[in-house]
Amino acid sequence: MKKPKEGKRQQIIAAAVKIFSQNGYHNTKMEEIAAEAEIGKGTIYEYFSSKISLFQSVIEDGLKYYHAKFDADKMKILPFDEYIKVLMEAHIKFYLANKELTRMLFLEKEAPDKELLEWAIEVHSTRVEIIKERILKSIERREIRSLDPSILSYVIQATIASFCVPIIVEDKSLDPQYYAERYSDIIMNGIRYKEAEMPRGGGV
Amino acid sequence: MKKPKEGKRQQIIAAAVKIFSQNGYHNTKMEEIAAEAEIGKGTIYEYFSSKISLFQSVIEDGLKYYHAKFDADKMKILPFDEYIKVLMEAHIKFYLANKELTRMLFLEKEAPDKELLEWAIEVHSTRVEIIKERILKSIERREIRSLDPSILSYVIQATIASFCVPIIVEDKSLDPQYYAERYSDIIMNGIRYKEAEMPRGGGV
Amino acid sequence: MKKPKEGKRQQIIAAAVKIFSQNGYHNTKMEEIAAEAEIGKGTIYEYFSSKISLFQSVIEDGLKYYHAKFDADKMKILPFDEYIKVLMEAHIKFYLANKELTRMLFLEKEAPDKELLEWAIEVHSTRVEIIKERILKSIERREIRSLDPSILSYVIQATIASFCVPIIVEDKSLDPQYYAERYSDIIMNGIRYKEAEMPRGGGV
Amino acid sequence: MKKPKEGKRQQIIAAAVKIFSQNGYHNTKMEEIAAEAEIGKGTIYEYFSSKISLFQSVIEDGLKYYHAKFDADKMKILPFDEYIKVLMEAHIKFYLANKELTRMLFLEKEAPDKELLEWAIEVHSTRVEIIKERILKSIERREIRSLDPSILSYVIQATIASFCVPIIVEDKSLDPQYYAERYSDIIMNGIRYKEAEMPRGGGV
DNA sequence: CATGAATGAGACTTCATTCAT
DNA sequence: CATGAATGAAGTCTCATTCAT
Repeated sequence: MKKPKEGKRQQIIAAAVKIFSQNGYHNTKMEEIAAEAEIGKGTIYEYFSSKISLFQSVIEDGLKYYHAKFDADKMKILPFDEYIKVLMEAHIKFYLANKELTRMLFLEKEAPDKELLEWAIEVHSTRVEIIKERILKSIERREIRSLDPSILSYVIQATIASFCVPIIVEDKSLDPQYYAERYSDIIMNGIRYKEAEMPRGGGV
Repeated sequence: MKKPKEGKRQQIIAAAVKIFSQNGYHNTKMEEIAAEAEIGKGTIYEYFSSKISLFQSVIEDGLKYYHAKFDADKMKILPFDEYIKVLMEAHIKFYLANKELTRMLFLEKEAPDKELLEWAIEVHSTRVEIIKERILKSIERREIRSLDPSILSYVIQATIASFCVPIIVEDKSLDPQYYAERYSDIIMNGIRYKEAEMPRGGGV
Repeated sequence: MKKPKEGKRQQIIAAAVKIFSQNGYHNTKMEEIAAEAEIGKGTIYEYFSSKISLFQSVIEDGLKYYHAKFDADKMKILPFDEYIKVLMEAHIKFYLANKELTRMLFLEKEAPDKELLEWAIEVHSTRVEIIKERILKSIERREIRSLDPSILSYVIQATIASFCVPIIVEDKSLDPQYYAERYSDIIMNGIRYKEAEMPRGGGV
Repeated sequence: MKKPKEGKRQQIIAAAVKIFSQNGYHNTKMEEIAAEAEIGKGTIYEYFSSKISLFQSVIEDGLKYYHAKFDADKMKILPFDEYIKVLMEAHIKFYLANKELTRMLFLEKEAPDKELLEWAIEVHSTRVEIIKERILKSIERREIRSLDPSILSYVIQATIASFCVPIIVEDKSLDPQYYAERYSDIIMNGIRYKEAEMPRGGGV
């Protein structure tokens, strides 16, 4: 049943994601990961040079997987309101499907060293930048009104992240489509009361 | 000059906030806190029974201070758009004025034990509930349109929190008034382009 | 109510006997003794230079008190069977009247350092020697038959000590006269069954 | 050659007996035991969960070994005078052969916690009870005269224990047979001088 | 004299990492 | 390659002792 080389690396990563996400970096023992992966403690060191290195690999792997899911090209052609709706729906789906990984990425602040923390900040900046560019383009296209792109980028970024809380903390199971529509509606149309308000959202 | 018991407690708390916020719970040694407070290692144990207990006290003290700043009564009379603008502005000011404390509260997820984590979740829930109630009242008053209050509450909560990132991570110095205005404008009016768009910048 | 100089020394000794006998040397904190004596922690150091020194003083004081009770002169004139009966009875009475002190002296083996242990051994040797001399004299006087005095001395010493166990450990309340009579009967007459056995209870 | 798990446990126990018996529980450092066992400090914790747990294991192991030596069945058939002689001889031999263990068991009063102390008392009671039963049977059989069995049991128990003193404290080397005969002679026949006294014991 | 806040040496214990098998 | 017994650096916490008040 023992899988060959690359399989074992993945086996360890999977075990590490589970245990790290449950207990955090410092409360996780190498032995626990080994037990979860059903291998010997020493074997981990055949694949990862240290605990911190394993943690980094887990995060990197996770983000690689995350980014693979959101390869922005197919979204580029969408109009902005569709774009953020799809972005949000995709994120909710991702969070629901990868709770453990999400928990890890979300709690990545418990960064065990400066280097990793800086790297995490950089990753975050990149995401903000990508959204900012899209915003600029959409303003040009008159899809959205002229706004400070930094602020809007933060708002969108934060709103997407806010889905995590009910999912990973309260362990709720959100309906991706419903929530994506509500959220993007708020962002696109605002919340101010309008006299001749039409029945909102729903069936598009 | 010796024996200002309460003074020394605060001295320790202050040192702990600084070191914990810099290094996180697990990377902080009691000795470092003692050095920062310019006292002996053992002295900390005269005031706090353990490292975890010190951490909890620091968080509790911080939140007490935080809540004292946002005693909601004075905000209640404001119309909703003013309400979130003031809320936002106050938070940015607080973040800027208390970077270290904010860093701690924001990273409180690195909770070193389950009990503290649960308590942190509860605190978060309370904040969400308060905003939710305000939302319900504002819908009744037709200040804002009829929306799922949970969702809106999450969005507001998350967005306010998101302004921590540039401040505590990137160490930027945001202009509270400017950002609060932009932010409340987005939330209130949405971002969609409108033909006859008025010059933005809220009703000020 | 504060007593003058010498009174406070005794106050500390009394508190120390109580706490040491309850918890043993290493499980006793100077603070506990201070609390029991209703004085400040630092005050103990006005009268005793260190914890170990206090312990030694307590033992010395206790033994001085013990020896004062057994000033052997008045026993010298007694015949041997009376001598051990009186010795035994006096010891049981002493144990009952001074349970805490007895507990300390009996557990003095938890000697916190070599020096004190050696001194305790010496004290024990002295007691054995005194009994041995009495034995030699009694053999000369044909009160008792010719026996190895060392052995007999150990037997007597150990048996007297053995009555500590029910008193200080099981907290029983022995009848001194009854036990002393039975005990001396055993030592004097042996336990072997004799055909024409006289009703037992010594020659009284 | 590596991995004889049970062997290493014994190695640690042996080292612990030596160091504990020399220095007592509180004056023994885990590092010393490790050094004596020629292993690393952490290795002890692979076999024993804590210092107190190691101490308990040492005592338990020692008593198990002790009781194995005195499985009373073979002694039951002996007449009482033979019984106590054999009992004493066996004990002296055991004490001489296991000085360090004896020192530990004898000083077990330095019990580091209440639980262990209570257990020690119980063990002691059991030993006293066993002797008491033998006494009752011997009185029935008219091997010994009618005596208070509690007192006699204490006397015998104490006498046996008294051998420890010269052996473990003064480090003397007693001749087991000689001393057992002398002691049992005292117990059986008493010490009172008798006119027609026969030359006692000795050369047999 | 009396005090108790402050101190820091020192002990236990954990756990990432190594390496002989 | 795989293992897990062994290791020891490092961190938390205790408590006898000091000394400024």
